[in-house]
Amino acid sequence: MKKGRQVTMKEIAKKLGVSVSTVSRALQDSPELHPETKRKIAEAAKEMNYRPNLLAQSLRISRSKTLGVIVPEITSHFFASCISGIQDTANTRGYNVMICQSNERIAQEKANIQTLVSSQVDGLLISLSRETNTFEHLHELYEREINFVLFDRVEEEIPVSKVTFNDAGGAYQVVKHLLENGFRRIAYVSGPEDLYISKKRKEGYLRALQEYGVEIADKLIQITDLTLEGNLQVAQRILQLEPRPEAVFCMIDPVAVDVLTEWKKSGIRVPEDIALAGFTDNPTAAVVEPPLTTVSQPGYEMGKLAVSHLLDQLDGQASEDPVSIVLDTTLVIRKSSQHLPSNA
Amino acid sequence: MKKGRQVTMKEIAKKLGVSVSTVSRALQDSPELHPETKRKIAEAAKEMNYRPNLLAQSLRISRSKTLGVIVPEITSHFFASCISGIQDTANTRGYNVMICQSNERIAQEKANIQTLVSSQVDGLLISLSRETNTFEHLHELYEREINFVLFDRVEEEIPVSKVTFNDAGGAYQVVKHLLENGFRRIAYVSGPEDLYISKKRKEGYLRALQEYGVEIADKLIQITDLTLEGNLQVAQRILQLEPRPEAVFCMIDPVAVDVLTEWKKSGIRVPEDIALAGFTDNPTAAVVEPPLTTVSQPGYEMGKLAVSHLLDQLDGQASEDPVSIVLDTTLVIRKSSQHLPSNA
DNA sequence: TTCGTAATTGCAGACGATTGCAACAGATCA
DNA sequence: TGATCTGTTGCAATCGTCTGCAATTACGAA
Repeated sequence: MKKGRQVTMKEIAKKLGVSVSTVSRALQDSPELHPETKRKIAEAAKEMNYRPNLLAQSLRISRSKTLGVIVPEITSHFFASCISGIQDTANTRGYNVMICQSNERIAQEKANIQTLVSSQVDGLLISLSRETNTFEHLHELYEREINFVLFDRVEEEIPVSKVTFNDAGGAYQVVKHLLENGFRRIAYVSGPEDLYISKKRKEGYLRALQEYGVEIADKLIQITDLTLEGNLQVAQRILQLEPRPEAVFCMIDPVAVDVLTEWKKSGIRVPEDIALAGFTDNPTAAVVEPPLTTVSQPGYEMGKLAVSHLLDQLDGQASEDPVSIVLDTTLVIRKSSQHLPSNA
Repeated sequence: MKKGRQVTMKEIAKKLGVSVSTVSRALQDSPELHPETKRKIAEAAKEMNYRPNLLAQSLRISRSKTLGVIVPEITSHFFASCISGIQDTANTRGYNVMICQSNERIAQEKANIQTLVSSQVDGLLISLSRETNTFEHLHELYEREINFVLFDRVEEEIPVSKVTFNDAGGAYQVVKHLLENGFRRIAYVSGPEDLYISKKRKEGYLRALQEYGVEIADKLIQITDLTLEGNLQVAQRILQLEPRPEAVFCMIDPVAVDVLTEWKKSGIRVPEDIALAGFTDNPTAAVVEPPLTTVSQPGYEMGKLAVSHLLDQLDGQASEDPVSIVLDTTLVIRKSSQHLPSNA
């Protein structure tokens, strides 16, 4: 293994026959140093390729200028966008970012928190795993007075700032769009019921139906475990409902894409036989055939906002009181919902 | 701003009236301590919620147990997969990971390297940006004896270990597949010509044509700047070629998807009018209509391998001599290439 | 010549954890 | 009784950087 030893101030000091403190002050361009001394030190530092040791600096000032991020999955395009927004904003404000993924498991989520806390991050940005249904680990963070912000997958009981999308509103938008197109028997394909977004999007679905005076049928709410098999089963179950739904709203795009694929195999045409809509506006939504009507939620913006708020808190620019930032979604109408039902 | 001060060994020591060194030894379960003392300290540490300060540990042993990763873009599914593989493997081997994105810009890439080096990472995993055509920053890393491994987007002149796909081989596979289906006028849509993958995939393309005794025509090699506009222009340019190509191989899937979309608008049918193939096997490739024939390159595996090799080097388990690891790709045949040309 | 003052620079301690060595107590043996 | 040993604990230095305070020098003024 290579040594890779870094040049330190001590070495510069020795080479120039001055003290370490003088070197430190010179590199900070302190006004109380003799200009000539500063010049020589700056020159030597450059020549020797000196780079400050952030570890030592952080230890000294007890601030690492590093943030921790925990997301369920990096490979999800939505979370990747969030991370990208977090990164860009954090970097421009002088912070580094350590990213972890929980792989949708609460045990991993807890382990990630431990690691990041030990690494002395100045704050955390967390999006909860699917498995997370107990919250002691978050309460512990709160009690230890470690700054953190929840985003997208949040738990409302925790008294910290949260950044979410108007999930209920987005679902309402898309279901209303289906209703306006004349569809009445509209099914909702939900993820596991204890998921935050399952609940919120169901709220919007129900509200739209009620507003249009459409009776709510339990059979029209189908639950998938979000695995490929689960999604395909739901696709088949929907086809077997009597009478068959005229339109289906899936909680997230990947479910809609799986359902669409399965229906195609069975010879069902979208939107002619059944209309379909999703949520998230993944890149796939635009390129499937037919293109999928969905609700766009800008992950990059969410990341930016979440990290900005966290940094404002750290800098004391934001109040300590938790706030809830709710981002609006945009309905994206594509072909998959664009067909008048036969009874229209 | 909240304090968030962590409990230190000093505080445990004060509470129990022992010295800091005793606390340190107790928490390491040192055999030379009195069992009762150890018990009391362990108890207090647990009660006070003590967590070791990784910064201090790292400073002392001059090893941060942290790796740096630089990718062009996190939101690309392929790189997200690589990161995921890197993360999982690094974590199981006791390392943390700091991720940066260069956003395809060399200036950002250099800045990322500086930050990560200052952060005292034990090693780096780098995939070069599109803009990167000079390599002083990498040579500097090498001369400073900082361990790093290049993956996917590499520069062959740098004497460090590299992990790549058999890009030429993959391109050869897919072009050979087109040739076997009877296509002869096969176009290649390349990215900027100085890109590593542009060159390598062209190699495979040319080799397959030569092997089948097909004349190579310059007009059949089209260059896109990989922007949406560039891709659409190439799509149109191909349609205007006389005679029109029978099949098109695009350097990466996103280009193929853009081309496909543009052709659909012009009423061109794939594969009936022109066959199409891509490279990467992005999630979109499977869901476009028609599904896209492509070459699958497992990013997760690449990440795993790259980080394993780097850690082996760090641990002294691998030789210091650079190695070149080449991963095989898999041809994924889908509908977009499945049509016999009219002259077959 | 002596003093005061300003301009430079160095010393030492701190951040938190670790570790070689010294110190101390009690026990054992001669 | 004194020497030696063993078991247990503390001291002090270290990693690299920063900073309050002290020290040193030079210079001009009285």
